[in-house]
Amino acid sequence: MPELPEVETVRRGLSDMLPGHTITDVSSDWTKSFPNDIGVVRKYLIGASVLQVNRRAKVLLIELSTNYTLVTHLKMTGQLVFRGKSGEHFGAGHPTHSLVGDLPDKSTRVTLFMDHGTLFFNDQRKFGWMKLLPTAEVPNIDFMQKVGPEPLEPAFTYAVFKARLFTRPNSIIKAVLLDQAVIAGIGNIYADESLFAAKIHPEMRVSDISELKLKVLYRELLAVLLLSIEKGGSTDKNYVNAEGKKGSYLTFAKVFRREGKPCVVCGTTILKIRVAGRGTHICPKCQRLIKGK
DNA sequence: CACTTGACCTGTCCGC
DNA sequence: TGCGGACAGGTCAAGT
Repeated sequence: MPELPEVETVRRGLSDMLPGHTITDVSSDWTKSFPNDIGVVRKYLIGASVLQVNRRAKVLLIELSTNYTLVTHLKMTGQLVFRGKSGEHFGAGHPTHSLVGDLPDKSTRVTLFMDHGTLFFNDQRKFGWMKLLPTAEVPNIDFMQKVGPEPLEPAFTYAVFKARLFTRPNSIIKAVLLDQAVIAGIGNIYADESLFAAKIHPEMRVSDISELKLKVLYRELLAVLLLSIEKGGSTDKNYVNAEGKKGSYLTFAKVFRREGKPCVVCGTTILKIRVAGRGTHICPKCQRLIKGK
C-alpha cells in the first residue's frame, strides 16, 4: 500500500505526536511483524524516549534516545495509528470518518505502550515489519545501501532523474519507476498516474522515450507526489494516517482504479492491463506504445 | 541482464 | 448461501 506520500503523511502525524514521549511497554503476537530479540527490546526499547521520526523511501525511522531506531515498513496493508489517553488533544477516541475502530483489533500485530497513549501497528496481510536496530547501523543495512535518491529532495534534478532511469535503459519504464534502487518511494499508484500525465505507455523501454517526454515525466512525477502528500495520501482499502483517518488523493487520480471510465483528457475508456506483474491503468489513446529497434 | 512466477498473508469480490 | 479463483498499495528469491 503505502508509497512515498502515504508514508510521509504517517511520518508527519507521528512527528507531531511522539517526540519527547517515552515507550513504557510493548507486546507483539506475530513474530515476523516484530522479530527482535526480547533482551534487546527490554534494554533499548522499553524506557526509551522518541527523538524524531524520519522517512527514507517507504520506510519509517523512529529514532530513540537509546541510540536505537525502530525501523518500520508498512508494505501493503500496514498502519501505524496512535491513540492518546482520554482527555489528550489528539487521537483520543476515534473519529467517525476513521477507517479503524477500537484498537487493538484482529489485525493488530504490535502494540507500543507510551506515557501519553498507545501506538498500534496493524497489518492485515502481515507483510510489514518493525525492527529495532542501532541507529548507527541503519545507514549500513542492505536496504539503505541500495535504495535510490529521494525524489522530493532538492538534489533530485532532472539530470539525476534521467541518469537514474538510464541505469536500466533496456527495461520497461513502469518496472524502472517501481524499482526502489532507481528512485525511492514510487509504487503502483504514482507510477500509473505520472505515466498517464506524461502520456507515456508503461511498456515503453526507457531508451525509446523522447527527451521531451522524460522531462514531462520528471515534472509530473514530482507534481503527483506533492499533490498526494497535500491530500493526505491515497486510501484504497486499508491506508490510514497516524490518527486513523483516510487520505483523499484517489479522488484526484486520473487512471488508477478508473478502468471502464472515460479518460479525463480524451474520453477513451480507461483500460486495466498487466505490466511488470502489476495491475496497470492506462488510456490507450493518450499513452501509445512505440517500439524502438 | 531482463522478465516471470511464486512466496509471504488475509480479506473481499465476482462468477457459477 | 457456498465455493473457487483472482486480485490487492510491496518486496524477495528463484527460474527461464
